[in-house]
Amino acid sequence: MSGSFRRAPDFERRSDMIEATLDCIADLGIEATTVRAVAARAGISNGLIRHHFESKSNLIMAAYRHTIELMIRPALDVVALPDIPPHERMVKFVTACLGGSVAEPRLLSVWATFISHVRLSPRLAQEHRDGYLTFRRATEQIIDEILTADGRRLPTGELERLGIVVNALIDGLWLEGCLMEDFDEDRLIDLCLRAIESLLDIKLPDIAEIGT
Amino acid sequence: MSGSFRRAPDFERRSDMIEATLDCIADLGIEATTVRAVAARAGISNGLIRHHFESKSNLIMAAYRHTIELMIRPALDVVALPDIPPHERMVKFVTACLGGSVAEPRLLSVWATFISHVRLSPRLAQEHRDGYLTFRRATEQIIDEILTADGRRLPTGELERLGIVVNALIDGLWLEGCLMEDFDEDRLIDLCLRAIESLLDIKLPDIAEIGT
DNA sequence: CGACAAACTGTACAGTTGAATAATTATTAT
DNA sequence: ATAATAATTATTCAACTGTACAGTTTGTCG
Repeated sequence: MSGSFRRAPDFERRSDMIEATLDCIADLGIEATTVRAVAARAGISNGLIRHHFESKSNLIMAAYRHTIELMIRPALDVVALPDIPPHERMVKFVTACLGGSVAEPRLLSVWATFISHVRLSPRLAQEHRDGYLTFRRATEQIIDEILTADGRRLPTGELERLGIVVNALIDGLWLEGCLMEDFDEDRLIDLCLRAIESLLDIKLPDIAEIGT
Repeated sequence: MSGSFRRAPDFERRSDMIEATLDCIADLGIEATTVRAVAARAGISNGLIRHHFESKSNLIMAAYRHTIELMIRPALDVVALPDIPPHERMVKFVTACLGGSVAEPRLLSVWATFISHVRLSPRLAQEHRDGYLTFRRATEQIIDEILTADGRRLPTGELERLGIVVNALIDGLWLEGCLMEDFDEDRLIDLCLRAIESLLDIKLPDIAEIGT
């Protein structure tokens, strides 16, 4: 009666389970994301989950870490690009934040699920805080580069202020874009860039002028 | 063995249950928000919930409608204020969006829980969409009043664009403010107002200059 | 080959879930 | 007072939950 199975490398199995977990959260909601539902979606038996993750909550936490990674990785990659004009970097940064896989409603569902639990789990709260601050510092860094290139200097505290504001703008537009599917992705990015031009009093290059 | 009880008016009982539901969602998470947990928090027996709400999902939906109301009511009240200078209205509007009970982390937890389910329930999605559009139109209206008072006219589509952007800014700052408790509420409001000044190229009155 | 470690399955268990229902109680109308 | 009404409780039920664990299968190393 016992079907045959395949022994997968540890990392691969864990990845599969994490993916299946995110699938369940997005498609069924966290309240229906049971060990059995995840196992079924990953094509494994339920017992295997506790073999790789000591408990269900460990699996959920691992899934959250993976989600943060999915969300900020594209943007952080832009920050790490070497030898690129600062204004152009900002355009790519915004594009990475509001476009591609980051902008999918699926991801928003998962993100919202975790955000709703930040108050309940100190571990989750810390994980979120780290991600948020990393992101904000990245934003500040790009802003600083741009203003320096333009030969401008900011009063103390102004850079932080602009970082917070630009960050909020990006977050807000990301939310709206994910929730209202009729928003065109390119339009959203253009909207964001023009707003940033106003906020920082700068001129950014057109998206068309920039290569991939 | 049966304890004595009080017969409450229908509306009062329903309100109690809805409040208890929001308490549970915020303090325990939606996955632990069971009929029994809600009943215990409302100080009633579990059977009573199905007597007032036909099913658990009806209760949850009612709780969501109440949450939307909690979130946008203060801001909509500002929009409805008669005989108030447009610039001042904007200041009050932002204050209503980012301050008071709206800015409490509890509310964010509940909001995030519902947002995470928008993809799963067309009813929920419609409810959200209505609330969002109402909110954005309110924002647009105030912006329009301000620019008109300043004797400026916008090209077609620009008002919508500014509405989306200002809305996103408010949403993003609300998020950050709720999640990072060390953000001072007044500072957040000031930050938002200064950003709106840049975005709309206007001058807003100081908060100090305005009465309650 | 053969044996050994561990990845993997399937089932069992105690506790919990939403829902249904019978029994009880407070309130209102008469 | 008393009967009628419906709000409320308490219990029951089948289905499901996370976890534990005994047993099966697989790949690897000598």
